[in-house]
Amino acid sequence: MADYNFQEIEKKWQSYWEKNQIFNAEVDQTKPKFYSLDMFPYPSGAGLHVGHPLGYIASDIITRFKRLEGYNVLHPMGYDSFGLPAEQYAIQTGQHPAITTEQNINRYTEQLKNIGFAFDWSKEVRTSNPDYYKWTQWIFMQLFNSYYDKTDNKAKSIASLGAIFEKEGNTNIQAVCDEDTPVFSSDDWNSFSEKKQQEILLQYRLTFLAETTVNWCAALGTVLSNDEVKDGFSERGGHPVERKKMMQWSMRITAYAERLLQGLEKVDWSEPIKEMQRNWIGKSIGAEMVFQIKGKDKQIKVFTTRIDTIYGVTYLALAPEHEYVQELITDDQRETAEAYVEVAKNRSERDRMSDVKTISGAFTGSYAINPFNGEEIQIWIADYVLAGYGTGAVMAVPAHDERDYNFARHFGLEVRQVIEGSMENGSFPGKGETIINSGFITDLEMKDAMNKAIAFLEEKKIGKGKIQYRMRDAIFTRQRYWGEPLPVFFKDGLPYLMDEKDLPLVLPEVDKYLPTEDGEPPLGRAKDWTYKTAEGEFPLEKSTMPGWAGSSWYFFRYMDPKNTEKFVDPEKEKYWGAVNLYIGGAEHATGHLLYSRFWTKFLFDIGAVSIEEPFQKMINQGMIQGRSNFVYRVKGSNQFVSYGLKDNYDTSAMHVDVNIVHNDQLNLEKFKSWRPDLADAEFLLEDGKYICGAEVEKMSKSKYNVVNPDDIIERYGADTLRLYEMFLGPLEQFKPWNTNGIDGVFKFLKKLWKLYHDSNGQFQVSEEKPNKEELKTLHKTIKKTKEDMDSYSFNTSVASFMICVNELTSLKCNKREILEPLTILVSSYAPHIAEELWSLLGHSNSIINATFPEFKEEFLIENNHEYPVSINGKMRAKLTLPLSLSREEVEKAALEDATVLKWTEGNPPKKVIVVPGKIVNIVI
RNA sequence: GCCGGGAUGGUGGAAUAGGUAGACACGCAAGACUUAAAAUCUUGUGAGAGCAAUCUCGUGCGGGUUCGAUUCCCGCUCCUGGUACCA
Repeated sequence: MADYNFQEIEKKWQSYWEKNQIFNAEVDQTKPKFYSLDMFPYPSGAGLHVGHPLGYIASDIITRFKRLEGYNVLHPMGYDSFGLPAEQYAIQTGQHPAITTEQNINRYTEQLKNIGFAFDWSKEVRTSNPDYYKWTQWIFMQLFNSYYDKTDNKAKSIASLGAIFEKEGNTNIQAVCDEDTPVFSSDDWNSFSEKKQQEILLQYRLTFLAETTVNWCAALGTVLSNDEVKDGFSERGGHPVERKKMMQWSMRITAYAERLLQGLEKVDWSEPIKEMQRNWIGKSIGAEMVFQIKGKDKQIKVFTTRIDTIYGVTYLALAPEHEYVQELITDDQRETAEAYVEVAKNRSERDRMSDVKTISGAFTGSYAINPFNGEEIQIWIADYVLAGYGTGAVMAVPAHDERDYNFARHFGLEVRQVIEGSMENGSFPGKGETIINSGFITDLEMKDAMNKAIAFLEEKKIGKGKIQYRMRDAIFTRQRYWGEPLPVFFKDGLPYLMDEKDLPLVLPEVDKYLPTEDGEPPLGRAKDWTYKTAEGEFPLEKSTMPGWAGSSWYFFRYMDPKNTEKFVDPEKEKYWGAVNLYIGGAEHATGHLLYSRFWTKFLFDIGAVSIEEPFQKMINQGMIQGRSNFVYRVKGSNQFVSYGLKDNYDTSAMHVDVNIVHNDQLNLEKFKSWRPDLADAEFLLEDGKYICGAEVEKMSKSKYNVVNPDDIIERYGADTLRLYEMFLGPLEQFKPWNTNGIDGVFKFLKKLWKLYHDSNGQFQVSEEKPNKEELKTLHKTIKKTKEDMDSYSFNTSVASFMICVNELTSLKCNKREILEPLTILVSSYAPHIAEELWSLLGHSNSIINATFPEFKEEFLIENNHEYPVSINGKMRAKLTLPLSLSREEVEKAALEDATVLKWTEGNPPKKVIVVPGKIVNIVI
């Protein structure tokens, strides 16, 4: 083979890897393990674009490197294959989503294989596969059968909870449950009907049915997420959306709030991602207390983080959705208050929150009593109070809370200062100053005042200290077809689990993928969607699981994907354990990454897995943006002006397919055949070229800036694509895709190839011993490669390979002792060419089984150093001196240098700084 | 508003226990090879002045610390990601 024939080489080695199962990873107790994971993709119809593989390439490099270091590496890939686009397509075409999904997966797999990833394809999982979702359903069942014990801080079986209720009721048990769970004794419990008992247990289960407010779109027959709703109308179609209460399954993730927060300390993730999770969980420490309503036997419960300002409360504010709102409105306020509630309720939460400046509210006409001073205060309705957080009611302290202040000023309510300080700039939080005008907590500081106030609450039995989390329980059902069915049937209106042996509950066939005429989910169309037991036939749950169900545990299934007995074999799980390196986008910070941690902690609690945190180290790769190219058409003609000349004409810019542009130069022939209307296009060129304009935008079909990796591979090969994506810049950084520099890495591979070949293209390496210079070049590169690998700095590694090859080329070095280690260094990045060279070097085994070369400091030791000599901090001269010289000797040599003498003009310098082995700075 | 990340040549980027700013690559220019093109190779390339040696300026802006600042500190501007009336 004469030239670097990447097409032949890449096909050859890809089939070699597949045939010999080079990347299959099985448990091997004699080797240390490394689990390298990519966030698995949703197989969309558009196929992979050049941005997708960025993270995969990085993890692949690490995978191959760890193999060279002797690790047993698990590096799997699979598909998150339930999802809306396939369902949407099914609704439009009537084609079963499983068929589209299968086609898309095949396309993805083919594209991924073309890039030469070291994936163990035998471990592939697909979340929409019944063999897989059987276990998603199984995990759901375990959650249903568990409650959260706050004393031991872990999930326990619901059966053991029933036993406790039988013995002592629920008065002593510390367990996470619904707010409105009744208190009962053992006698009560034992006298309850089976139905009643089940109802109560449901209030404790980690997955449970509850009424939830959702965005319901009647026209589309489905529930929409917050970002699918715009100003009360559906984003798609513009149909009206109403806030509606619906029975939905939820996951009691809030039970794990504290552990999810604490666990962040143990993982090596970027600080921003951890911070996002912390904010999402939103822990606040405060107190909960009740205010008596004047003239009624009812109380309003509030949560506050500033109980120390209790004497500054001048009104209470309720969310428009608060359950007491209707009965608190007095007749003289009825008209305005009810109108207000009506308007406020129908604004979506998102609308209400994005419109912070408008202050609105209405007085109910009722009063509450502050238990600390017996004062009567007005009860208002205000939409700045959210129904979903805390108790849906706040005690307003205008003097020390900005929102309360704005509200009070707007409606002319009293502002009463209870903390020392100036009110000149409106409200102030005053966390360090002394409390004033506050009865028995006057003169105290915040902390002491809080403790005393809480003691008062507890003594009077009207409140207590409380920790509140912003995070809410996660809704777990979707009124969709293409998702996992829930293994639940209904008897007497209550949910029961199917028998485990009847799993998986397979998705039924339906005639259409739309909701039924009477608004039931698509599964309502299925025939015989019932569960048969000895007692009879019962209807099955018609909703399906959300997208995050399958992705919350897939990293365990990869370890043992074909197991039919268990979701993962405990021995395998113990061996592979937590993911050592997880690479994926930061957009999953509060979704997938939180849910996966939650399920892992739960599975840990029930003894199903050995780890509590699934992802030890995580890197979030930056998105690759599109770089669009433009041509400039002279208005009203078919004439196109090159970028530099466009200002001389009246032109309009037009997107042009980036695939017919190279280095911003338009390929005129391809342009003419791009679209029929351009066949007779004329061009005004500069220097004989048509130069296009460019702009960074999102990569999308409509902007003609999508680059398919297949095209790059066809033209330059997978190794070039891999190197180039890494060479583009730091992994975490957002950057536009731009093929302008791709020739550089392609040339590098050709130069590398040439090192091993003579001028006739014949493979030829020398057995001669390398000299000092050659060894230095090699070991410098070994050192840099290893360091870069440890800091995930892939772009600089590629640069160091280039330097190495450039140096060896000038040294005309083709010695085996240099080239062999070099091949190994490069093999993680450009595996195909490395395998080929490795086999040409006479090895019969895959290069991935080689050993990473050992770095030897001795080859880098220098005798001399080229000292930069600065005058007043500016480099003016260079001086090569032996490193053995003392500080004084260096100074003397520097002062005698001709250039330095010119600057000092013979005068003694004010100061001379010598850092041996580094620099000399002379101050004059 | 709050919390992150960032700003370096024509372009992607490199360099921070403070120590030669611009590695590597693209692009561009000149040259070699060729009938020619492609490919390949050589040289140059931050800006300005100068025939040149060389000098001045230069890492978003304004200050500061230091013998020395892209790097540390203070105050801004712009871009970007997340999040949001959280009581």
